[in-house]
Amino acid sequence: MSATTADEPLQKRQQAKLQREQQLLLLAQQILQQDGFAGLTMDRLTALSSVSKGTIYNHFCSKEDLFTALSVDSLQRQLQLFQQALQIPGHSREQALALHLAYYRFSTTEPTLFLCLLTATTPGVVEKSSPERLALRQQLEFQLAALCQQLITQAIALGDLQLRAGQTIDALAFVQWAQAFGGNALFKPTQQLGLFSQLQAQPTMLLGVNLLLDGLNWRPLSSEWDYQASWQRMMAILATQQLGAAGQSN
Amino acid sequence: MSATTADEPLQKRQQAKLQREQQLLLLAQQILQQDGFAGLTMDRLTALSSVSKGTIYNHFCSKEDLFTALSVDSLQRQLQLFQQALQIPGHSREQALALHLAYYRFSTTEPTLFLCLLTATTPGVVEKSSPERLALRQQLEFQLAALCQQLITQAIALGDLQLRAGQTIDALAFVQWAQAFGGNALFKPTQQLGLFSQLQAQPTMLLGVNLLLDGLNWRPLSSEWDYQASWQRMMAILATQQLGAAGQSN
DNA sequence: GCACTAGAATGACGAATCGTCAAAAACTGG
DNA sequence: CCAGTTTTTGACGATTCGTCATTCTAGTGC
Repeated sequence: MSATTADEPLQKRQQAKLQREQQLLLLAQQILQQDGFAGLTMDRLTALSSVSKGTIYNHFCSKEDLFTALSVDSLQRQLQLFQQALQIPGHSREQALALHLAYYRFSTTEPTLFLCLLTATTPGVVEKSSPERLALRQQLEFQLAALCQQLITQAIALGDLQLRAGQTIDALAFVQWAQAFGGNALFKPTQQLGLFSQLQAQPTMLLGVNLLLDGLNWRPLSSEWDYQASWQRMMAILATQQLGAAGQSN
Repeated sequence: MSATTADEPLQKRQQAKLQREQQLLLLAQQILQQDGFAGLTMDRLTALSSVSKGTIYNHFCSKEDLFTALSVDSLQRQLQLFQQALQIPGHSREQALALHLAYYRFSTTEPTLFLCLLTATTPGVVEKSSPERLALRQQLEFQLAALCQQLITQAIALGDLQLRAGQTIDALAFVQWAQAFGGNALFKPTQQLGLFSQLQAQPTMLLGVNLLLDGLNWRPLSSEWDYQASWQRMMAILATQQLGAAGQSN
C-alpha cells in the first residue's frame, strides 16, 4: 500500500462521515427546538434525515450517545465563545468576567445546546454513552478548564491576584466553573417556576461573579471599578461580532 | 352522610395510598442504587413490588413522573437536613455555612437522591411529569428558598451583613444556591473524569462559600475566624445525630 | 348473612420506541 | 468489467411503556 494515495480516499470518507454527523446533530437540535425533548425519537430523526436508521446507529451507539454527542458540540461552541471573549481587551479581572459573560451568552443564545449539556450530565445518559465520546467530552472540558487556569495564572503573574492559604489555581477555576454552571442551569427553571421571579438574569450573574472575585481580592475590586459598565461594553462588542469564526454558512 | 364517620375511611385510604407511594419510591431508589439509572424500568419496579403495573400508573402518570416524585423526596430530605443544620448554634455566617454543609452532606450521603434531583431538572423529564407534582416540587423549593432568605434577613438585622447597591435578599439567596448546586453537581463527575482530580471536596466547597461570603463582607470574615474549624465542628455534630427525625425504622 | 355498588387492582394486550442484521448497494483497486 | 471491501438499508425482533376491560374488594342496605 502506497502511503500517499491509499489513505487519501480514506480521509475523504472520514471527512464526509464527520460532516454528516454534524448534519445529523444539527437536525437533532432542530427537532429538540421544535418538538421538545420528548419529541426527539430515533425514528423521527431517521425520517427527517436523508439516511437510514442503521446509518445513524453507525454514528451513535444509542440515543443517549446522541445526547452526549450534542453535549460535545455544546462544549465546542462554548470553547469558541470563550476564545472570542478572551480577545476583548481589558485587565485580568475583566477577562475573568468576560468568561462568565461568555458562559451566560452561551446559555441564552443556545438554550437547546445548554440543555443538552445538562441532560448529558445525567447518569442515565452517561451509562449508555460510548466511552470514546465520553472521553472526547472530557478532553474538551480539559481545554475549557485550561483556559480558566491560564487566566488565573496570568492574573497572579500580573499581581492582580494573590493566592492565600488553601487556595490553588485548580480550586479557583473549579469554584468559578461551579458558579457559572449553577447560576445558568438554575436560572431559567427557578424563574419560570416563580421561585425567584423578581430576579433579572444579567445583574444577578454579575453580582455572583463580583462577590466571588471580591472575595478573592482580585484587583481592581468591584468597589474600585464599574464592572456593570465592563459587562455592557463587552456584551456590546460580542453582540456586534457575527457569532464565531467557525460559523456555518447557514 | 354523617361527617365524622364518612370521611374516616377515606382518610385511611389516602394514608395507605401515600404510604404505598413512599414504599414504591424507596424501592425505586434501591433499584437505582443496585442497577443504575438504566436498570430502572417500570416492569422491573412492578416485579419487585407487591402491586401491579396498573396500580403503579395509578400513582405516577409516567416513568418521568416517578423521577419527579423522587426529586420531591429529595427536596424533603434536603429540607430536613437544612432544618437540622440550623439547630446548630453559631453566629449568622456560621449558620450560612451550616446550610452549605447540609447541602454537601446531602449530596454525599444520598448520592442517588441527588442524582434524581439532577435528572428531574432535565427537560425530557419535566415535559412528561404531571403538573401537580411539578407544583409540589416548586412548593418545596419555595420553602428551601425561604429558609435561606430568612437567614440572610437575620444576618442583616444583627448587623453582620449589609446590603450594598444592586444586592437584594433574593439575589443573594440565589447566588448561594447556584454555588451550592453547581459545586455539588459538578464535583463528582469532573473529579471522576479527572478534570480536577487533585481537588478535595470539602475544602473546595468551604473555599467557595468563604469567597462568596467574604465578597459580601459578611462578618466575621474568613480572615477573622477559623471557618475550617467551624466546618469540622458542625460536621462532627451532624454526624453524631442520627440522621433526621423522620427516619424510617429501617 | 346476602345482594349491590363504587372504586381500586390486575395483568394481558396494543403501541411506541429502540437497536440489529442479513441482504443490497456503492465504492475500491486491478 | 470483476472480485473484494465497505457502507447503507429498512424490515424485523426485542424491549419498554402505558392502557383498559375485567376482576376483586370493601363498604352499605336489607
